[in-house]
Amino acid sequence: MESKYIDILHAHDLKVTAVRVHVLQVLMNSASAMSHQALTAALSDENLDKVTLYRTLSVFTEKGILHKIPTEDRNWLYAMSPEVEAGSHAHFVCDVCDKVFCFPVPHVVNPVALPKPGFQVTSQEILLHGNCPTCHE
Amino acid sequence: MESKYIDILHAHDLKVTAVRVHVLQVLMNSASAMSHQALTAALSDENLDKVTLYRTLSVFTEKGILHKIPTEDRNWLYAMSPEVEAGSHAHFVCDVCDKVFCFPVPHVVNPVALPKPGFQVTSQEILLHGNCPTCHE
DNA sequence: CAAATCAATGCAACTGAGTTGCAATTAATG
DNA sequence: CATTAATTGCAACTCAGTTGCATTGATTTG
Repeated sequence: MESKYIDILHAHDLKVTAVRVHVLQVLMNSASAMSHQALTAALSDENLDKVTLYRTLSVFTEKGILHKIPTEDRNWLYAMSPEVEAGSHAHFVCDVCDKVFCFPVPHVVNPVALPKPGFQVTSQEILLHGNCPTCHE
Repeated sequence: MESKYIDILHAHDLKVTAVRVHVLQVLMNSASAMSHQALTAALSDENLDKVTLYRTLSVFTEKGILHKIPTEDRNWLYAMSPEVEAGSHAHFVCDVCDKVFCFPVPHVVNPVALPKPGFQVTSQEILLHGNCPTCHE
């Protein structure tokens, strides 16, 4: 029994456990980034300890499988890391439903803003606000 | 006795109190954005209650005097709002000292990235990483 | 396949940033 | 100055996230 979830875990020297596979399953099938709370809800069938989920997310983040996005209201959203680290990585926040979506940005994007002299820019992140397809009015 | 701090408070229908003036003083003279913790340290001389500072920051933010910036390590930094809301507003995070600096970005900046169709972009934020002048190597 | 090993899990107790309620204080106003 | 309404400070609380530890379970090896 081989799945892409198990492959990912193997590739990062992580033991294959039910919790880890399910977390990957949920996140890889989610269009938007998810919070600890949202993941708890999505995994409510199994009786999953909150600590285990915290530790799972933190291990995945350390290994680079996930990246975490700090939000306005001071918690974290988790999303799969872009496989190819080509160019920048943009986040889109829907102002209606507050969901966060990730976009690989074509490397074409030129350094957006060069601040005052003395500041050396090594990377840039882009945060877009607006309406997601579901919340189009 | 008229100062620019008092003017700002008047302009936003806020009573002039020692705490508020001092918070404005510290933030307007700081090159980088500051956390609640950093402000507490900077204002340590007066015996300032943490709740009062939380409330001061929150009132200032609601009034638009300050804006708050969520950071990687999940707390908030506060900085004066750009007076003129012309164009975007960029944040520069120093990867060495973790300080955050604000830059008004000339409105010229064209929509950086247009994601998949169906997503309607209304505004964009830009986050730059690199070395600040002090941490140049 | 069974035993050994070491990491992952679950539980309970803890931590600490941020909040709430309320009484005491203080700024604005006439 | 006296009045009024907002601000402050204190104490108690909340709750997301963490820590310690005993138990469980996945992997490895013979």
